[in-house]
Amino acid sequence: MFKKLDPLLHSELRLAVMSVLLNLEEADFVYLREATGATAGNLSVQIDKLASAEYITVEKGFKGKKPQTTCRITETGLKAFKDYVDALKTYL
Amino acid sequence: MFKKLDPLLHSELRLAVMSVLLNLEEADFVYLREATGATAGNLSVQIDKLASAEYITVEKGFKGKKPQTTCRITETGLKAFKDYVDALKTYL
DNA sequence: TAAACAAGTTTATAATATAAACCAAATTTT
DNA sequence: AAAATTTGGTTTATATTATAAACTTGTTTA
Repeated sequence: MFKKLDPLLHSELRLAVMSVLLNLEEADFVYLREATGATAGNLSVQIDKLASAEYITVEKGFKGKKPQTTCRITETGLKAFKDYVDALKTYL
Repeated sequence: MFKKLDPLLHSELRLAVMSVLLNLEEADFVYLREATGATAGNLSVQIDKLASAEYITVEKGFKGKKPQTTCRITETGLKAFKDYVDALKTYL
């Protein structure tokens, strides 16, 4: 009947992050913060969770002298997102 | 950009309950428990929350000698569900 | 009549989300 | 050039949530 919703994606902010990365394939921390309207603290935590599950990769470098964290979606993340959407459809 | 997701609906079990009631306009506790696969305790709590928000009505009666709890979706609930779906679309 | 069952509810616990507080380096202000 | 502010985050504390386990009340069944 109802498919299980991946709890990692069934979260407003993590879903938003994935959604941005789905369309962009690369976005840095500041961009994600502005695009989602999240606080930096919250975003930091949720990025970590997505990275731990390997739904995204996180690359830390510098842009000039400022630190820059770049995120990209992985194949695993893409599949999880698609599965999540499929599961959601059973509810809508 | 991303619309806010109503936290009352952004919950696997509550969404499932609303989904059932959307198609049925009336379902009792046992039916909901079986349709959603939830435990009775969890279902009881989530039904209360939906009822407190007046997304559903709850009517307690008896079927023969057994208690029977009948749930129906309200107009408010219907609107909230539609809004939730609209909001979700901004993420997908 | 005692044990098992049905239909829920209440309570305890674990997990989650989120903001507030913090940190280090760079930049700007005085 | 010191002090204050800003930038780009991270860590920690707290409040909320979800969920299962335990419990209750009444009913069958053995």
